[in-house]
Amino acid sequence: MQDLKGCACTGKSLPRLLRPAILSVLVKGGSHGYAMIEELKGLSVVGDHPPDHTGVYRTLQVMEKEGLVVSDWDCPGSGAARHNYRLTPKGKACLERWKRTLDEYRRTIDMLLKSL
Amino acid sequence: MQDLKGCACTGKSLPRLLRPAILSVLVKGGSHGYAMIEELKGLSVVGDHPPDHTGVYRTLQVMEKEGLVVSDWDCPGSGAARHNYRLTPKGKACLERWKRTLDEYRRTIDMLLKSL
DNA sequence: TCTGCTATGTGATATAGTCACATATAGGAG
DNA sequence: CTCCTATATGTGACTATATCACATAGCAGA
Repeated sequence: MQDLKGCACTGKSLPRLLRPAILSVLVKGGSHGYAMIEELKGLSVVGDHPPDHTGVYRTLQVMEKEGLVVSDWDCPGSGAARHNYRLTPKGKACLERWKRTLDEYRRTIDMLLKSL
Repeated sequence: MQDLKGCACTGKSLPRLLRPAILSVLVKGGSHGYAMIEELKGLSVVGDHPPDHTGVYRTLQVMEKEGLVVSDWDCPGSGAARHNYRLTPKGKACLERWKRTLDEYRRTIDMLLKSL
C-alpha cells in the first residue's frame, strides 16, 4: 500500500486529534478550511475548546505536502476566494490507519482511567 | 482548591498521555524513574511503543518544579542511587482533574471514530 | 576485562499547537 | 462614506511535548 512510515497516523508520536478530525470532515466530501473550522466547532475537541484556525490551515498545508490531500482555488463570483481540499488515495489510506490508532488510544485511555 | 490554570491536566492543549500515566503509577505509592519506566512498558502506551526514558525523567523534573511531586535521594548500600518521587496534594488534585479530561478525550475519540 | 542490567541525566532537534497579528472581499447599519 | 460583521486565508514568534544521540556510574556474572 502507501508508505505511511513516520506519518503521525501510525501513532508513532502520540498525536493530538486535529489530523483525524480534518480527515473525518474531508471523507464526507471536499471542503475548504473555514468550513472545516466551523464543523470542528460542532465536534468540539475537548469541552468547548475548538482548535485554533491557524492550526487547521497549517495542518492542511502540511498534509498537502505529504500528499494526503490536494487542493485547487475556488473563485466564486462573490465572496473571498477559497482553497478547496480533497482527499487523495494516500489520504484515504491514512484515514483507515487512523481508525486502528484511535481505537488503540481509546483502549490505552480506558486502561489509564481504571488505574487512576 | 489548587491553581491548575495553564496546567496540561486541564486539557487545555490536547496532551499526550505521559503525565497522567506517571501520575497513575505514583498514586499507588512513591516510586523512582526507572521503576516507572518499567511499569509504563507494561501499560504500553499505544502498541508496543513505550515512552522514551529521557522523557520520563524530564517530565518528572518539570512536575517537581510545578509542585506536583516531591523527591528525595534514596542511597541504598548497594546499587546506583535513585530519585524517589511522591505525589503532593497538588499532584493529587491534578490527577483528579485528569480523570475528567481523559473521559472527555475518550468521548471525543468515540465521536471521531463514528464519523470516520 | 567485557558485557549487561540498574539508574540517572544533558544537548540538540523535531513536531504540534497557540497567540498575536495581517490581509482581503462583501454586505448591512448608521 | 465609514464602521462593523461575516467569510476566508494566512505568517511570525513562541511554547509544550517528545525523540535521538550521547554520557555517566555502580555492580554482578562470564
